[in-house]
Amino acid sequence: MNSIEITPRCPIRTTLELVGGKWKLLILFQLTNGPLRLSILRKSIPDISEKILIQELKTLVESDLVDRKNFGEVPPRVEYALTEKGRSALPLIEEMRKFAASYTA
Amino acid sequence: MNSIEITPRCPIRTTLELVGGKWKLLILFQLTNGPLRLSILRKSIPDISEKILIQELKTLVESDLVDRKNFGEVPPRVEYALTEKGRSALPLIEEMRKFAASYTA
DNA sequence: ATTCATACTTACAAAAAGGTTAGTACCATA
DNA sequence: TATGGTACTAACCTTTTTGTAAGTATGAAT
Repeated sequence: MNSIEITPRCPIRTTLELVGGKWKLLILFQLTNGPLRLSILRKSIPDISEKILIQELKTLVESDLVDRKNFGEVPPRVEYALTEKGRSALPLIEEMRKFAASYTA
Repeated sequence: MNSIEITPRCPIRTTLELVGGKWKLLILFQLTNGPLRLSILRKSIPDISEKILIQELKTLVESDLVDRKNFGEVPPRVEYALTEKGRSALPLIEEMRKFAASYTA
């Protein structure tokens, strides 16, 4: 039953590497309802700085959790969207909501 | 549907404060099957240092996710166990397992 | 020529997290 | 008197993460 062994590559650690940290899940969550431009994303997460947002998006793209679409226009227009893999992180967020709710209760 | 608003106290952030970071979920998970002593816990998470382990356990106890039972013996004997609230974090780990599995696939 | 909008970069600084090493306390037993 | 076993602490340091402030590029519109 206790079938996760704590190793350098266990599921918990894999997940933490992909979506751990202060911002990644917040960003993924904002993309739930469809693609968003950087400027919108920034407004929806009020206290993130532009630099950090871009930086986090970059690693999410590298992890194939987020897709970046550059429209090649001027002024620049770029949209970020969840990939399939990104979508598979959403149940995690739902569990966090449940956990936080039961904890607070 | 997109009903989590990103605020200083949204469920995602609450959860991250409680169980975020490199070690807390690993520790909680090790306690799934019952109370463990510090020395055992340490062996089951090979690369954690004693200081960090104690430090993390302390904050988990303060958050009421883990219960600390001191038997008052010499040499010291102390057992750590999940509380009810601690148990409610286990589904989170289960989701992480699923996420990691689908990601790796 | 100047300004505007947007995505992104760079250099730097501060803060948080994580880590190492060497201790302490206690009583039992040798 | 010395040693051993266990949980825990303290001083110090390194690495990682996060933040701030300023600047770049582009072409259209004024």
